Amino acid sequence: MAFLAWQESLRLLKQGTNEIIGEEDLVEKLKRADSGGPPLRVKLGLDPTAPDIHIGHTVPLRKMREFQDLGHEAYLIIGDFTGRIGDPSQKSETRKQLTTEEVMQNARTYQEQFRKILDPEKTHLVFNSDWFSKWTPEEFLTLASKYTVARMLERDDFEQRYREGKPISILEFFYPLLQGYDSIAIKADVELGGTDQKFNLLVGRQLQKEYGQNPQALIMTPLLEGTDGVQKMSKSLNNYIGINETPGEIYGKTMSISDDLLKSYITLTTDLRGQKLDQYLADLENNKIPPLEAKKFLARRLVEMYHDQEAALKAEQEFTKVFSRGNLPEDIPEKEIDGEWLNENGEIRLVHLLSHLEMVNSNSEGRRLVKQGGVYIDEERVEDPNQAIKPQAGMIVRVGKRKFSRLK
RNA sequence: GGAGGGAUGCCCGAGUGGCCAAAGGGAGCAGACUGUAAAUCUGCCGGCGCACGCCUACGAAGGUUCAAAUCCUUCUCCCUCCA
Repeated sequence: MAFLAWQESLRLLKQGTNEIIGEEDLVEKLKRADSGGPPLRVKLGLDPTAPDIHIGHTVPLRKMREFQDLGHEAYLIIGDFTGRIGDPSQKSETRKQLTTEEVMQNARTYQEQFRKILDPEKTHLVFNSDWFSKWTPEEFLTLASKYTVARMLERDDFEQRYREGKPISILEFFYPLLQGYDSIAIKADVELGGTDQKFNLLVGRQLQKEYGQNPQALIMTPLLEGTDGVQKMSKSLNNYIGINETPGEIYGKTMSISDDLLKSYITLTTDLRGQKLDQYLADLENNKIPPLEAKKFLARRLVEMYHDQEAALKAEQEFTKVFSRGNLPEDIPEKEIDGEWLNENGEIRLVHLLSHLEMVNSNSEGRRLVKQGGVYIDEERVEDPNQAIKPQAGMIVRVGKRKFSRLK
């Protein structure tokens, strides 16, 4: 395909980014591609431990897609080599060691999910064990010799931990080096990553120079806040919206984000680009578009992107029905009541009903919820946790706003 | 090898013999309100056949004490400094 004029490409690529390092290099590379050179090789490193992609991951992936749409090639690097070793420090997010099978399994699920975002024709999935597992100790030492401790300590995170007397393992020093070497292995022209990857990306750039390659340009995308609006989106914090989730989940979780998050979500996670995006943000700013409407738009868009339009409409209708109007949802999971749980009168105490239906995690929790007025049977609030209930087919038990069960 | 410091509930972080199931914040949950699962406000936020009863709990195992997250011993892991 024909490349866009490089100026135009550059403008597009810069949108929604946080920082670009080596912009001159990027311009050079774009120009070269523009005048008939080979497409750029754009690198993105992936964590081999997280098989579920959430919309936070999609931020750099979407940027990658833009590159692809401009005719360039994506190189996704799975850091399986480092993943197999495991990271001994960073207690906060203890990385566990992965077996080869696990890595392969994760890679497969990745690939399925990528199809929703990237152009498979222009996507190369690469494992860094391909080269590192063949390395001799000497080669590792050579790599290590290219960098100094002082430069390593330039990284905020290291510097801070060093100052505070927190542990930094030598292995952690190797991570940026190895990740940086990946750029050399695939001859990357550009590397994408979140702002938290800045240091690692820079190491890649510097190492490329050491090894006599053209340094890659770095494009850093902002980190997406999680649905809690406090921490960055991550699976372990359970504040994420996964692209494999059901339309209802995606829609609902989106509606639950704080209004303050709207702008960043719209710019970073939707395919609204260029002038349209600028216009939309402006309208949002001066209240031409009320936040509620914007959030519905966002929620609909996200469902459309990862499912389809029909699903989006349905999700919206469901949402309005259940949460705005307080009606019962379309699909209520059916649950069976085991006869053993009932007493001789065919009754069961409310708290036990709730825990048997797995609608609460413990009897105590059930008790609390009932006392707080969060439990309803056939849409009628029940107030006594010990109340005897005679289960009947079709009876609807509701806990809070979101949990429903229909008895068989 | 030596000296010192630390490990607390989902996370951060107080607490140095009883008033501690453990302050405070965050997250989460419920309710009210709002035609948002937003914001705000209120409450909850170990378990148990549960209105002040019992059990489990402050890195692990023992011990002292009427009484321990808090004192002692050993152990595990971590950090700092000296060498």
